[in-house]
Amino acid sequence: MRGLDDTDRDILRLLLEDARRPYSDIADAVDLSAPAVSDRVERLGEIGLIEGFTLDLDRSMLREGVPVLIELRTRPDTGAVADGIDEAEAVEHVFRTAEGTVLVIAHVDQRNVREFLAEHADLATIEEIDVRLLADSEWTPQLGTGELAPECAECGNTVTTEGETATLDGDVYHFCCQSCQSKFVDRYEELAAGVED
Amino acid sequence: MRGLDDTDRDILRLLLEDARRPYSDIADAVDLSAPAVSDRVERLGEIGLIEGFTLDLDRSMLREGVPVLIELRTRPDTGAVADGIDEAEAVEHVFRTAEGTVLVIAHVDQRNVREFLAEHADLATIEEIDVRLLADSEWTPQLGTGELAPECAECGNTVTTEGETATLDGDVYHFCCQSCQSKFVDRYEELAAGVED
DNA sequence: CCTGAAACGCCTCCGTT
DNA sequence: AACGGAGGCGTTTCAGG
Repeated sequence: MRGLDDTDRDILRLLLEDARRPYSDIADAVDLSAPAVSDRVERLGEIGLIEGFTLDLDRSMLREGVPVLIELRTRPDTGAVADGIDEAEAVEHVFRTAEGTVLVIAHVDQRNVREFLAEHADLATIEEIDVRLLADSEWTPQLGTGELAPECAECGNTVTTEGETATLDGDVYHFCCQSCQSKFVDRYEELAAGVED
Repeated sequence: MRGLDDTDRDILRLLLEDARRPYSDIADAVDLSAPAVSDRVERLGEIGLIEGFTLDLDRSMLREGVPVLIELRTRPDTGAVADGIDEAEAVEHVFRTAEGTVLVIAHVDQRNVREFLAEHADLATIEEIDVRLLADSEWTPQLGTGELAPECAECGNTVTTEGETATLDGDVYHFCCQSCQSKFVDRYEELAAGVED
């Protein structure tokens, strides 16, 4: 495993601006060959930094109900509530704060928020609901000067430049060291063997 | 001007999933030819619905400070404050509610939020600041069954399926009817003539 | 507004350094 | 890791309905 270098960051920045830009153009810009860019983009996808290529839409042009901000205070069951709501259509963002508030950005009929919530979450776990109309929202896709910081799948530590990787059933896992990797893989294989019995 | 039809929505949905998907693949899926898909995508870009092609990144893998939610209550000067903050690096989202609260999702050092704000907004206009750590955030790019709803550049009404379009200095404007269009264009040309004098 | 053919350009696989 | 060439697609332009 390698960290992000300046070339990776340049490639990301260029793709952030236009994800359909030809790799050969990017190659010129970062002084590399097109195959090299292709390889790097693939690697950035494999490690999970690039989750995909998508569109930046002007959602204000789509009238799918009123944009609202829903703020929920839940009993300490936040994760499940947040996940359930994220499944719903018309939901664009779900933010979960450290102290247990869930913020939802969605397009719904404001008078039906309660109904909407009832369909996707257990109302009993929700202590407080606050709904506000959104006047405006901006999204700024950009890249800081950040370093790459995946977590070790075994011990949770930050994986540095010299970590290990394993692919199990198509999923990629990162490890801070060889021992964490073998420990994890052994346990995984034991589990897989158990299923077959 | 045409509204969105089902084919447009299918194309958008496919591109949201993978913006680098070949137009020929999309063409197969929606039963059209590749050039027709290309034309439609271009049109969706021209009317401003597609703002661009971009990446979906796992920002938790980039350590650029701590993800925080900043909530601001401002004197009724919300727009300027929101715009100023959106300029800042490390800011991902700015939401503005109807009643004047600004919500900012950013990666900053939590102890320096005040400093951070001072650099990008006039502190005198901010009455209240609330900062919360973010534990988790989900983004689900999706499309409702929404119709296309641009506004008439002249009167502000919603432009229906039979509106007009004009291109002035490379920018595309939409109008609900011919009279709005000619009114706008005349005024524009008068203005342009004034500048030359 | 669409199709179909054809020209052009882009991506990726491979052998090599 | 990256380059360069070659093959195979993908995109776009153009003529025609």
